[in-house]
Amino acid sequence: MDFEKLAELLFPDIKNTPDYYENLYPARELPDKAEVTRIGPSPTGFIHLGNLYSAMAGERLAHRSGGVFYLRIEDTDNKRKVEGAVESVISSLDYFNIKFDEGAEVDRQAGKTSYGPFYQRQRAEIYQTFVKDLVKKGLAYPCFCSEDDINAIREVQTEQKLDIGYYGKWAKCRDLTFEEIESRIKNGDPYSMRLRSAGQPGNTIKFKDEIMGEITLPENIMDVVILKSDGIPTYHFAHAVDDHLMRTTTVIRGCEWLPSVPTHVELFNVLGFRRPKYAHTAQLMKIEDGKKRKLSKRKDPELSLGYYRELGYHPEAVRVYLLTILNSNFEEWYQKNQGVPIEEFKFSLNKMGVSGILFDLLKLDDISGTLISNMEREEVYDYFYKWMNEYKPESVPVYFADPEKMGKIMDLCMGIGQKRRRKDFINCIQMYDFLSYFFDEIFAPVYEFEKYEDMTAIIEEFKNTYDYNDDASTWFSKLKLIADKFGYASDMKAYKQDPEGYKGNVSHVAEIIRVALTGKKNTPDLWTIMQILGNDSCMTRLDKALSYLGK
RNA sequence: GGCCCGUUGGUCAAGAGGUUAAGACGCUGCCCUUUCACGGCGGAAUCAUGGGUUCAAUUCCCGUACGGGUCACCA
Repeated sequence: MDFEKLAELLFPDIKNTPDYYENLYPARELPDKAEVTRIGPSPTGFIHLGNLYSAMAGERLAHRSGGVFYLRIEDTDNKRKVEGAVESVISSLDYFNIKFDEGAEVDRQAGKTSYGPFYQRQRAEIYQTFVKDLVKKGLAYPCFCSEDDINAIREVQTEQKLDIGYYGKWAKCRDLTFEEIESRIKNGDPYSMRLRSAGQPGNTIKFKDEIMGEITLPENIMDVVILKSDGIPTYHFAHAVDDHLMRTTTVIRGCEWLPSVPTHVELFNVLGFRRPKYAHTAQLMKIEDGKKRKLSKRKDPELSLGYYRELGYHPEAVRVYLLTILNSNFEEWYQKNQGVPIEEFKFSLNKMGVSGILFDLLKLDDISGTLISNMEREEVYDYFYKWMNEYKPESVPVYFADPEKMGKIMDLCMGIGQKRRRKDFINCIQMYDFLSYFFDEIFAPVYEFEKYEDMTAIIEEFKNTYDYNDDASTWFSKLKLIADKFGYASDMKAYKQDPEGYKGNVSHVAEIIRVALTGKKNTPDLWTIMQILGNDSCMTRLDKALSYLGK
């Protein structure tokens, strides 16, 4: 067979040679140990936490080493394309502060070499150039098998318990004659391009994964499709060509790709490319019915990044959480280096876990609460304000009618000006709910009353003795008086020595008043809350509680 | 089913041939306390399983179980 002739028949319009692209995209001029990494989402939906997990690893690796992190849109699958997905990916990455240096939608600054285009569909000619070259070398061939043909092969293979796939004697199109090919092409028959694999059954390949360690896998023996019938490459081929031409040094991707490494290795070999390092990341899991399972885009809203955005988790909290599951030594570092930008943490791939990680929302909440409690009030205010405008615009006039009031509320809930900060805030939706009792317009308490004796009388007594002008200590003294009057211990120590001797203690009395005023058992300092609410509002609320209890 | 990866408290996990098997979240007890918090000090709770190798194994090897991934002209 004259492969040169075949190559011209197959790709008459391709005039360039691989050398042209090798020169067009020269090796990057970067410091010695600089890593070039990328995130390659396919625009088939929305970017999710797993993507972000890998993206952060790549971003950290690149930027820690003085390298480059870029975004490549892997849009080779036209059928599954989703409108707006690219925008959503970019906006999500931006929201979570994952900065890339090159890639789709990023203007290549003057003087900077561009390794684009970064949309794979726009690189069709590049891939075809390399395929044409493979054809010339007898390493790739056209395949006219239809989906039905492939299915038929699979059926027989399944029945005979053989390896499933297009290989060896099953590769029917492997040895078509030039004449056959020519006539079928003239006939307009669709065809894909396949790799002529040189792999042998029984052989294995060894490689070192940066996360998983040494791995042995069977050598690839499949004549995999490298160019689909629409002339667009499959993931495998695009990966080899792009990561080589874009000079990626480390490929970070989910471990679902591990089994296809042999295919990729053969592709790199056959193309004469040097292989990048591989780092396959663990999967994010969730627990359901007592069983761990992979988080699924479909079933698990917590996988979507939009979920955290809608709930108003501060992006930094999500980053910190991700980093703590990304690198086991991060958490300790983070605690010891309060206030130090997390970018300074020495991230490393070999500290990444290898088995599936169960996503822990509770831990996220803890991280988030701590993070917010350490922020400046203005920052929290602005952050909450922005979120409210986006997700609860109808409530903005209520919450932010009086910025000064909101400022006071925030100071109170964050413990600003106190010896210690509070951790009342976790995310915006929770803040939205948590703060609702501060506003008469929307105050609709679901009273969290416990059963205590004389509640009605205590509230009445409190109402009768309350004076808005009392300072905090006077206010509390009165509370103690009420406690004594109704047989509740005003002195905690006394109460503890003889709990049976009392109906309760001051904290119970305070709780009754607290619930009466706010509906909730957990609120910051009550005296301050009453100062913020104002006398009239407090009185109205006490009456409301009384009538509730009277029922 | 074939191939691959994995399994340390409820969760994230450190760890090494000999340790009282770190730490964090959660749970919980106590202390502090002018209420709620915050904070401090404790506690319960873990090496999947069976065989080897070894003076010694949770750590190394083999099997089993369980979990996960993958076997497309999807990525």
